[in-house]
Amino acid sequence: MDAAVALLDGHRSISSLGLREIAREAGIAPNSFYRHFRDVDDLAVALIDQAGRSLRGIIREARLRLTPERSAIRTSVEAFMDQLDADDKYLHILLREISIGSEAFRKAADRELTSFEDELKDELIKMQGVTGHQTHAPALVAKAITRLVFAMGTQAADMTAEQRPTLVDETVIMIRMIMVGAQAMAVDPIKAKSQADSN
Amino acid sequence: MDAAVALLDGHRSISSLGLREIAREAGIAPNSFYRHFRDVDDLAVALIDQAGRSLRGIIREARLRLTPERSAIRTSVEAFMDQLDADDKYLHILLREISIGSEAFRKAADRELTSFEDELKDELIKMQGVTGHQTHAPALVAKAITRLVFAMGTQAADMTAEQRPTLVDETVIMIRMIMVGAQAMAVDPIKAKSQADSN
DNA sequence: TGTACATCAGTGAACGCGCGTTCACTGATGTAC
DNA sequence: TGTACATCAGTGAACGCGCGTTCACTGATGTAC
Repeated sequence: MDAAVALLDGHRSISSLGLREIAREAGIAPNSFYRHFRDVDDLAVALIDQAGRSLRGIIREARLRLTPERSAIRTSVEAFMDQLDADDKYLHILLREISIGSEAFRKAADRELTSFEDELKDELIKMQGVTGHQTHAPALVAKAITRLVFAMGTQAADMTAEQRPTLVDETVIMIRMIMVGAQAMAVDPIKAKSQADSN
Repeated sequence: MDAAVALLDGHRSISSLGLREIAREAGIAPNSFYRHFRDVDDLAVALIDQAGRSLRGIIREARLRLTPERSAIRTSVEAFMDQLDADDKYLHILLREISIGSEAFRKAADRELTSFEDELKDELIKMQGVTGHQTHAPALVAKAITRLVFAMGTQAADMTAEQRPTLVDETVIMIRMIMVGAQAMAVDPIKAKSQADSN
C-alpha cells in the first residue's frame, strides 16, 4: 500500500497503476503481490478504506485544535489543508478518485463525503441552540461547505506551501458567506430570496 | 476524437486510453492514428480545447435563455446541468480531468475555470450597479459559485435524469446563500464575521 | 522438550497477449503549368 | 483540357517490450500433541 501511495503521489489515478509497477516499487517479485491482494482493484478498495480513516482523522484533529479564542471555521479549514501535507497522501487520493475510477470506488468515496456532511450538519444544528442564530436548511449548508472545501482542497493539492495561506483565507471567507447567507435566509427567507434573484 | 469521447463515456480517464483502443473504436488501423495526432497526449490537448469551447457555449446558452421572469441563477444552473446530457460529453471530461491527468491538461482545465470565474465576477459587478445591492469580494463570490457548481456537476454526472431536478434546486439554494451572505457582509462586514465565527 | 504439520510471505521461470511504433506501400483528391 | 506532381488518410506486416497470471518451490514462523 505504501508503494501504491508513493506511485500515486504525482497526479496518477489508481486505475493507471500496474501490478508489476507496484511490486517493483515495493521491492518484491510481481507474483508476491498476490500474497496480499487478489488484484489491483482489491488494493484500490483497501486504499479508499484508508482514505476514509484519514478523513475521519481530520475531523478528530480539528476538534482537538479547537480553542475559544480561534474561529472554528478557520481551525477546521487549516486542519483539512494541513492533512494534504501529511506523510500519507490518502486525502489526495480521495480528492482525485471521487470523479474517476471504478463504480465501487466512487460509491465508497461518496459515502465518506456524505458522512463528513452529516457530521457537519449535526454540528451546525447543535451550534444553533448555543448561539441563538437560526440557520436555513442546515443539511444544504453542510453539503455546500463540504463540497467547497473539497474543491478548494483539490486546488490546494497543486500549490506550494507559500500559496496555501491565501487559499485558506479565501476558503474561510467563502464559508462565512454561506453561513451568513443561511442565517439571513432563516430570518427572512422571502426577502433574501428575491434579493439574490435580482442578480 | 469522437471515438475517444465514446470511450471516456464511462468513468475512464484520458490517461488510461490506449492508442490501439482508440483506433479500434474509430474503425481505423492502429498506425492510421498517427495521421491525425502525434500521440495520445496530443489527442488529450485537442480534447481539452474542445471542452473549453463547450464550457464557453454554456455561458452563451445561459445568456440566450435569460428572461426577466425567471431567476438568473436557476437559468444558469439549468444550462450547465443540461450540457451534461448533450451529445458531446466534453463537459464530463473537463469535470473529471481537472484533478487527474498531465500537468498540461490540468493547467488548461484550470485556465477554463478561471475564465469562467472572471466572466461571472464581471457579471456580478455589473449587477451591483443595476440593483443597488453591494456584494462583498465579488471575485471570491464568483470563485465560490464556480467551484460549487462544478462540484455539484460532478455529482450530477452520476445521476439519472429523475434525480437531476433535486440537485438543481439544491445548487440554486446554495448559490443564493453565498450571494445573500456576500451582500450582508458588504453592508456590515464586522458584524457578519463575528456572527459566522460564533458557530 | 521434541517432533510433525500448517501457514505464510516470498522466489524464478515461463506463458501468451496486447501494446506503441516503424516500415514501405496505396489510392484518392487537390494544384500548377 | 491534359499532364505531372504533392498531399493526405489510409493499409498490413512486423518489431521488441512489458504486462498479468500461473507454476512448483523455499524457508521462516507458529501451533498441537
